[in-house]
Amino acid sequence: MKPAPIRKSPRQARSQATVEAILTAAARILTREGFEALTTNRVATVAGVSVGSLYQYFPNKEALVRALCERHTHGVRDRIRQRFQEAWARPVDEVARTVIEGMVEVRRHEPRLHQELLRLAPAVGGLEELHAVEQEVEALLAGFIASRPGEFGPGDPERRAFLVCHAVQACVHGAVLERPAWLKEDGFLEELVSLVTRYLRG
Amino acid sequence: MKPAPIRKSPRQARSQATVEAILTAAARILTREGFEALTTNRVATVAGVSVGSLYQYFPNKEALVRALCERHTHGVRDRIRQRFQEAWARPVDEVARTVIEGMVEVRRHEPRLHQELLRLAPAVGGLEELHAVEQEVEALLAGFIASRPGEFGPGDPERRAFLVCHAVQACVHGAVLERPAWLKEDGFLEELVSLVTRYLRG
DNA sequence: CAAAAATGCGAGCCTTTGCTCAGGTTCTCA
DNA sequence: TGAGAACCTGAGCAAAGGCTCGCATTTTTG
Repeated sequence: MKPAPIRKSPRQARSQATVEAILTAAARILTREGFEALTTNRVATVAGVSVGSLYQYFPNKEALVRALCERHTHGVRDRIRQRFQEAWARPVDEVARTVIEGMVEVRRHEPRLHQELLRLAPAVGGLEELHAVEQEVEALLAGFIASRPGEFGPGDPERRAFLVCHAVQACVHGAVLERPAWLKEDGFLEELVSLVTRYLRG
Repeated sequence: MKPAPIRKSPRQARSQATVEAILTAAARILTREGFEALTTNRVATVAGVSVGSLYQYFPNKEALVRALCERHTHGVRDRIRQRFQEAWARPVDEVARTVIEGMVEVRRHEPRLHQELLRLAPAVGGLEELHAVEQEVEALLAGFIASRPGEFGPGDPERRAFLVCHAVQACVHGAVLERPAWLKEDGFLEELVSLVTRYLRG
């Protein structure tokens, strides 16, 4: 059970390669042509496979897109988790810097794919997965805030984590799309870090 | 030239009502059923009009959606503009509170329509309009920051305005969709205000 | 009150697209 | 090695949806 083919599990190496090719082709189409171009026939063609093969592993288009969503979402989650762990015990500004760097990295990697998947998610039941990841990150940050009661000001840690997560994510997202040049200078990152630390420290 | 019908301008009151009905029906479908349900035939039916009439004022579906985008975007812009003006000379935290209240108001008004239009915009050339509004708001805020050099810390006003705008917008957006209960208590708004003021004052 | 202009109608054409199915090829395993 | 399982193929079906076109109705104009 690799990507989430409800219909049939690929057993031989050959078929696993097929599934892989299909998913890759779908991703390529999304990033190169946008989601209006994502037809099952086109995916099959780009993957170098026939439509029939596609429908052997994905019961319908929705399942294919959902699989793509999950794969991408999980990748993001794992990277953020890791960044958090590696900085957990350090000073606040370093934690902020590390995690924000992780988010920039995540966003800069295939921004168009990310964008198009966000548009597709609601039509495909991919929002729950995404919200779950967001909430995991928020919970992580809330735990971090709660674990340093002296250092941070008062206020519900959950709510504060919510604000910080959404703020940072939006700023990074916006910068990737609208001000890519800013991401190359360090000043932007530092400005975001100070936004977070000033708020948390009060 | 009321909503942007490239094809023909409605001259009689009757036809203006038709255009109005079409736009309203489209909005209703978007908020009630989502954008996959937005077919031109359905819009016409819901509007109590025939498809032919629809195509008399909108050259194609894209134009219809674009008109809807513009109408909505301009509404948002006007409200934010107004909020800004009415608070311009007051203390920072009051300005922040006023403008943020405006954004909450804007988002709470037809959140689903807003959401679906955001998904449609890229496919319809509606992003430029939207970015233009965002940039106007950013410029407004940048001007505000630049006009009080002593009160705020250093740093490029444009960049700081960018961060504040995106942060606030995302937090409000997220709250509307994921934590609607928080919007009813005052604490959330105050928390957002302090996020902004702490950052700006340094 | 015509004639002309503006508006409205909706059956149906035509393209697109998700998906099936009947039949072939490759692989596994006893 | 041969039989059965796994895998692949792609022409084409059926549904959906954007849009047209010939004609009817209403409003304006002279």
